[in-house]
Amino acid sequence: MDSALTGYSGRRRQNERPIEIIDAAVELFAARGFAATRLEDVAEAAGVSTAEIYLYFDSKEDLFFALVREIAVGQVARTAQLAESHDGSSADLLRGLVVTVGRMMIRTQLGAVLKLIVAEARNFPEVADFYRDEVAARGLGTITRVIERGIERGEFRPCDARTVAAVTVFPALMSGIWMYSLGPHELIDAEQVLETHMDLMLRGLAPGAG
Amino acid sequence: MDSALTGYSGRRRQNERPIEIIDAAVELFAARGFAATRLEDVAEAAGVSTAEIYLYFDSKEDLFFALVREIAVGQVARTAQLAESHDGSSADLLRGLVVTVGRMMIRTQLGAVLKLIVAEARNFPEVADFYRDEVAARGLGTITRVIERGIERGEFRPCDARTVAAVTVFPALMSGIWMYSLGPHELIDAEQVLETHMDLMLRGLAPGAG
Amino acid sequence: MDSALTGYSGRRRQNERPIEIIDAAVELFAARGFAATRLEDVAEAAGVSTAEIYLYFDSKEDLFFALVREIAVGQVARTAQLAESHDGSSADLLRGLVVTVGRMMIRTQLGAVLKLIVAEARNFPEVADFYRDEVAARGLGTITRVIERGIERGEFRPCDARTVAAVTVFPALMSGIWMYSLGPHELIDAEQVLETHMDLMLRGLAPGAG
Amino acid sequence: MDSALTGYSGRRRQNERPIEIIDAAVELFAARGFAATRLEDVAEAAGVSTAEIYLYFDSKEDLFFALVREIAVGQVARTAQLAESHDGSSADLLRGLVVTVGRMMIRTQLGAVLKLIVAEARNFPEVADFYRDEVAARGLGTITRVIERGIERGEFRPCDARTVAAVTVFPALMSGIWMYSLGPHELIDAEQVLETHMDLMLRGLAPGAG
DNA sequence: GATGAATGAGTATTCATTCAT
DNA sequence: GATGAATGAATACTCATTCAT
Repeated sequence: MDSALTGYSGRRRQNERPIEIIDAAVELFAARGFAATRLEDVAEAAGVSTAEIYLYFDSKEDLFFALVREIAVGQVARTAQLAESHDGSSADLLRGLVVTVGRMMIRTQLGAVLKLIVAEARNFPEVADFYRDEVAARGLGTITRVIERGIERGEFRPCDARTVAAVTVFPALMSGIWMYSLGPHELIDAEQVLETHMDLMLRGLAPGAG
Repeated sequence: MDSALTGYSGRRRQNERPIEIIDAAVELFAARGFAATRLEDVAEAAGVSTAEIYLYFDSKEDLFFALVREIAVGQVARTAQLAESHDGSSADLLRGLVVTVGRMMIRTQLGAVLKLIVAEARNFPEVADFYRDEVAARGLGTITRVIERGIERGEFRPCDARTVAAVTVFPALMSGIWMYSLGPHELIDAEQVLETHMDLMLRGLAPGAG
Repeated sequence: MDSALTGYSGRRRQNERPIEIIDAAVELFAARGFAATRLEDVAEAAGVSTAEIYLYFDSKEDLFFALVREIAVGQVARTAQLAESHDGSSADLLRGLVVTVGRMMIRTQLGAVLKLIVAEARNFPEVADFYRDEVAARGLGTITRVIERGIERGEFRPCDARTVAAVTVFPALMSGIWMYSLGPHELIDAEQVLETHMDLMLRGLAPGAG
Repeated sequence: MDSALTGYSGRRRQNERPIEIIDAAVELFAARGFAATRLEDVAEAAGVSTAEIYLYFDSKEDLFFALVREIAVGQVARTAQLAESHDGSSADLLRGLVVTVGRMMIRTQLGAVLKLIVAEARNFPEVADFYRDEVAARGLGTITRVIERGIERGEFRPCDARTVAAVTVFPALMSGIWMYSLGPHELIDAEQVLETHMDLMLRGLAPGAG
């Protein structure tokens, strides 16, 4: 996994093909799982021959690793960007951050990818490690810093920032997974859940007579 | 899915073997996914021959359905039981309920099963439907009623009970999935996350000047 | 095959069960072929448990041999009986004999058995040998003698009796096989074919100016 | 059965492999029966890997259907060709036709195929229907027309042409089946049987004082 | 650089056969 | 004597992977 999850592996990226293959693979791996997805289907979805996949990736597993890395890098960058481009109250920042992440989870591939990581983590420990360290930890770190800032400014009551950060994002993550797997359903309105969650959370965080 | 997910399928349950097979299958299916699990490994883990599995289940898929059903029924029953055997304040009841569910998610097979359902939902829509209707909806219903009771008694501020119920349990579910897939790690202390979540949640729900 | 195709194998025949099993097996083996027939189906058709078959027969193959022997013995006896119980003209005798055999082929299990023997002959050379020697040769011998008698009496023109015997019965055999496998159909009226065959045959055999 | 027994199935025939596989399959299926033949053996006999069979045929059953179709088409074409390329007396034509078919039955794969069809007809009704309609009916039609011509020309005595056609070919078919399954043996000289059959038959058909 | 053709290594499923009860 | 339970051995079919062209 070394070459696939860390650093660039020389070959890849010479043209657009690898990207197209990865895009097709994300969809299919996420929907069906790694083992249940046939490379032939990935190839068809990407509009290439099965053999061509092997021009860019050493194996099915290598494609999987490359895919995780590709997605993860983008995701982390986007989240950090979100946090920095703001200067309002910590509450507004936090709400904006989580609601945005939540919406991306629900509406974009993020839910699919998270579901894929979760589904394959036990089969590919390196992927779990990579994702936890490179994506989860960084994302959580970003949220944590926002909360710490809020505490410092007296906007939030004192608390364990990292734990609260987890509490803050878990519903967004769960919403993404839920929507992707069990699907949209009258049972739950994911966006409303996230809004309500932030309402209660921020009220709970507010300094006060509590 | 009729016979496997609903109603009893006649065979099965004559002796302990089916249970043992299901137990083994839950572990392996959850850890590796349905497609990546070899029936031979299930058999070995259950201490039977591969062929014997077919004495009790029509196919690998049938085993999967039976397993979901078996687990789900138990889970629903346990949760409802928890809610009824209590008469303290609604806050205590809610906290007890969620923390208990959360702990089960983290410590027992429940996290594994939820992860399995999530992972295979797109491959087996019947399973997704079954789980959503028979397990998720009922569990959510139980929580919803507790919150409604709290609102009626003036213990909670008025809100959309069902949405709040979802907000309440999502971190517990996510913790289960997280612990099962990405594993215990210094990054997150799941139990502490749940405690903190309930603290903030209940403070946010408390009626007051807000 | 020794014990099954020749002589009695001690065990069998103690009660009616073996007969019932054989009857069921003939039907199924003939219809589906030896390999494609499951012993479980034979057992069910015979109203016994699968394991019970092994009380009377050593193996599936042994059942097959026993079955062939049982049927063959009856068939030979019946044919010889037919030939002896007659004292009219050789033409009438021959016609009666062939038409009777033909009808049995078409209407009773004989077609099924012949089809079964034909189908399995290459898989079980002993069966082919046994059937050729014990059934075919004897049956052909019976017909041959009738023709020889006709020649001696001046009722038939001189010819190679054995070859003519074969010519005489082949359509009857083919009719049986045809009806059993390709089934009754407007294409061919088997009984009429046999009648016409005997008409032409006897006219061809008649001594005369030819 | 649509694609396999009727019409061309798109794939197949791009190179020689499918033909070689079919040739190998005919031999083995005919000798052992469909169920008793392992695809691995077919592959070995054809000099390919088992998996390659699946490049050209969807399943073992599909291979069987394709094989029947391939053989049948050839057989029908050859028989019709025989009948047309003749202008002698109807008796000579009929004799030539039947003896030629008979020899092919005895000496080529035709006996094997007929035996195979007979053996598997009950397991594959579509095959039986196809063979009856596309091969048997056409072949019988060809013979029937020859006899009708003979009757019109006054070479044969009036009779039911179709029934006589069946009478005419049945020994040839039975000879083929017999030789293929019970094998050549002193008991019967198949060629002599066919010659004698035609002698008697034609004498019986001859118009005259009879 | 692309790919059709080819296959080794697997896996779910079946079934004749055994044997403890 | 009868049989339900159990399984070893087989076999159709799949798919990631290779490679000659």
